[in-house]
Amino acid sequence: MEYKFKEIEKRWQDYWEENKTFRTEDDYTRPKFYVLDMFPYPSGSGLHVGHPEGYTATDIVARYKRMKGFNVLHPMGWDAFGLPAEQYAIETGTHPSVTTQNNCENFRRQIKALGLGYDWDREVNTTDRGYFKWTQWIFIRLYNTWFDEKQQKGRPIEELEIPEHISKEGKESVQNFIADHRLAYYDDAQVWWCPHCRIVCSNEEVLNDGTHEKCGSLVERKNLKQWMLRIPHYAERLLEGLDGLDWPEGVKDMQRNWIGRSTGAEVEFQIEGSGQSLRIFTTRPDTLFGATYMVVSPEHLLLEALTTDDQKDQVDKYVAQARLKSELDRSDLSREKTGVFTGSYAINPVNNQQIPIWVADYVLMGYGTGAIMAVPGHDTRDFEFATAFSLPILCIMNPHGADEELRTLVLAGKACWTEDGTYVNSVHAGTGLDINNLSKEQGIARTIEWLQERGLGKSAINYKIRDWLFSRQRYWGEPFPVIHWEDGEITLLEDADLPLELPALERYEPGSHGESPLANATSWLIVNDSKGRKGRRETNTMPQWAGSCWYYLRYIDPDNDQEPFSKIKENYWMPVDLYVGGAEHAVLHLLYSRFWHKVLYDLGIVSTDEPYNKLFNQGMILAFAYESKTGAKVPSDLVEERDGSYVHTETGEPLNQIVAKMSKSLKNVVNPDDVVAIYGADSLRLYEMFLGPLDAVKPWVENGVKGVYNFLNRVYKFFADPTHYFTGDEDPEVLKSLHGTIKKVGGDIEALHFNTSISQMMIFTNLCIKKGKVTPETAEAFIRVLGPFAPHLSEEIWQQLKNQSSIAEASWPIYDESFLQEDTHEYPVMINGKLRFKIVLLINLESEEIRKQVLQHETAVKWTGGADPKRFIHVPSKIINIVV
RNA sequence: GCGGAUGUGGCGGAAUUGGUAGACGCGCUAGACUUAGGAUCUAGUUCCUUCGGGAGUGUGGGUUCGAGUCCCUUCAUCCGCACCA
Repeated sequence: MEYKFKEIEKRWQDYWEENKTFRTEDDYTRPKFYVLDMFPYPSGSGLHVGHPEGYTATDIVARYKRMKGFNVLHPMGWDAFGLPAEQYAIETGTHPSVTTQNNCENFRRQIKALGLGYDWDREVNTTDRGYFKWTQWIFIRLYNTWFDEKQQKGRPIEELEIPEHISKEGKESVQNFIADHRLAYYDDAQVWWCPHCRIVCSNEEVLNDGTHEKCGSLVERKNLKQWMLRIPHYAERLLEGLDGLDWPEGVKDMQRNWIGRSTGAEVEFQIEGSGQSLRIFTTRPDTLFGATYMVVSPEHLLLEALTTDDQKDQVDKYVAQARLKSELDRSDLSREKTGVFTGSYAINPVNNQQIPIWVADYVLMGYGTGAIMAVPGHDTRDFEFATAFSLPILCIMNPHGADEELRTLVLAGKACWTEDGTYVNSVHAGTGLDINNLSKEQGIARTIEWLQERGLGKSAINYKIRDWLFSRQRYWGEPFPVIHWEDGEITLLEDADLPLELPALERYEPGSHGESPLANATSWLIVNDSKGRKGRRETNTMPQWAGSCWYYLRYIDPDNDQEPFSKIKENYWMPVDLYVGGAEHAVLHLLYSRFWHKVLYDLGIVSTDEPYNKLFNQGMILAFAYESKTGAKVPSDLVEERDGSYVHTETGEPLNQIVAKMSKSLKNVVNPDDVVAIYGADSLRLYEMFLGPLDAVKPWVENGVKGVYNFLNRVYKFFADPTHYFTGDEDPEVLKSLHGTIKKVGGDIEALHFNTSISQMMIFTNLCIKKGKVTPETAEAFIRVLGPFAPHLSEEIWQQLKNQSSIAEASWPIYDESFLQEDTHEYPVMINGKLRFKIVLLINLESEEIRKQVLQHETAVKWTGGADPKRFIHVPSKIINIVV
């Protein structure tokens, strides 16, 4: 009765493949459940143990839901455009599609070896012409859509009303006006350029220290013509949509933070001695009385006009330095404030005070208006700057809750107070504004009202999110269905001309100055229209995010060549009920695809406003690593264990065991293929789930696999052996445990608590082994519960129990609550809050009778001395507590 | 600095509404079976103990008959964002 997992797993994987056990039909009469994994980039190194974690979790849910009668969609595919294949092509000349195909095959083989029940007839690949045709089709939709602010809705570009003064100016103005409203537009953009990869990076791909996240080189600023998507138009919708989603709070917050909404006001400051004004954004218009100077960013358009002749040299020098700094010293963390006086003054509208205008790089051009009013009394950055350059500091807020020493300093303008307080110095007879004695909310409201009455400002909302840079100077991506004509006109291909495929190339190197390799494909590149006009195809390609923005929709109808997906099918399957993947996509992929989805929704192409109903992030799987006392990392193959501590094999130096990310340099990477070879796929699946809560970060412990392997062995040896069966009435204890297990495991799967459901199955198995014999009915029910977790082993035993069809098609057993009810309960009895003894009592006993029986117990008498206790607490079916 | 999360045995981790802290597994200890075992099975395993008990869920306090769970305080670790006006 040996557990031959290799044989068993091979047999059932072949069976599933031949019988298409996991094929999903579009049966609209049944309730649907769409469970989705974040599809992988098929890298050359294959799966790591992190992949099967999420995949196993969704597989268990999918199998369980199927057994519960749902029509389940559980597909897999490949996010296959991307740099590594292109890099490999540059090095070897191998076409990326060849590399991609090989990698996909390897991934598919590995995934099938884990017994994951995907419907392979629905496999998608973002690099297939039948797939990216529709990615291009969606791009055309984005191009032909504008966002109606009033309706908060994307609308077809034909419905955009052209204002009269624009149409009067002629065709070109009209075209420009339309272009300014399209969700996709082509324009000069200052972009991040990675000189190493020779590629443009999106803001999201540049790390804090100014390096490219992919290669670690410092990026540079560069001006290039680029495709951009106006995602900020959807900021409000993307923000609102989050509220109704069953997502981890952390992910929602990250998205909110990324969108970065803040409310406040825009205020115009007149520049003294010029007709111009300087506009600023502030979240605290109520602190206008405390604005003692202004600052513009070094890139501000008005800077030149503001700079007086006297200050020109200094300002020019500063701006040049700032530019250099933004390219080289971004990692410089010493945040000392620098800046230069422009020579100009503005008038503070609330008190007609003359205040100096400075230029400083702590003001960012990319946020708000690129200019600020500085309130050094109540803003730490402004305070720092004012102190450094001896600018006046005015307190307008008497601090709440500050000690007297601090209060005195704040009132004297010698310390900064950023919390709430009572307004002081916030009235001016000349301008008529008085907010003294108002609350913060009233102060803000009153000031905005005052500004609006005088046309000096208005309430405003600002977002951090910026237009999405949507093109890359790369070969291995979706080509844009775009032609740039010699007269400057831009046209998009007709739907009927899609897909636009990539040309064959000899060489895949990008140009050194931002030219895509596609620029070398002359015969592909140049086009002529019927009138002989010459045009050039767009040579940029779309970023890798494009394909993953909508893949969940293609699974619904993967072979459709008439439309991206059928409307009826989409209506049935959407939204995704459960989406599982890593937290690294918390912002980018999830925000981008929500954006696309909302546009498609506005255009009536999809039926839901949001794509993913419930999102779950699996925690990363780490591994043990070793470091010396100095913190130097030591590869695992140079470590040995002696008497419970770890030492360096060569030097004998004592080492500490730490937990770290798996990495080649630490030699602690676990390959799922190796685990499958030693313990089998069911053991790997079970261990990945038993390791800990799905969302927790947890280390891989080799010995733990043995634990679950042992469990499966015990299951096999017990349930696959007919001598362990008897016919007749099942032991009540087994029956109770079985029904408890069915209930517990079902509930745990719904809650994604797989670790505790495995514990429960272990408890049940241990009981059965202890009892020695069970009925076949008990075995059948238990094996169905185990099925989603260890499908190969379960199929094997299921078949031995004389079942003809796959266990995947069996129904989930129904538990009977009556087996779970007890007529007696073993009460823990606590005396003064400490457990002293236990007593078995009938559940339906009168409370007087319970009191009597408990107090008669010898241990109770010992503590009470026979006297009546002060209190006697009886919680039915829970606990008894006696206070003496 | 801001936001999110997490602190429980030697280790991974359990503990619906406050109600037996340490389930389940690893490891360890002892025993059985074995030529042998890093196989399998059985028993034990939070710590201290004068064997009556006592202490115990990062720290300190509070509410309660009763707190890992609720409230306040504080420390540590991880993740994300960060000169965002």
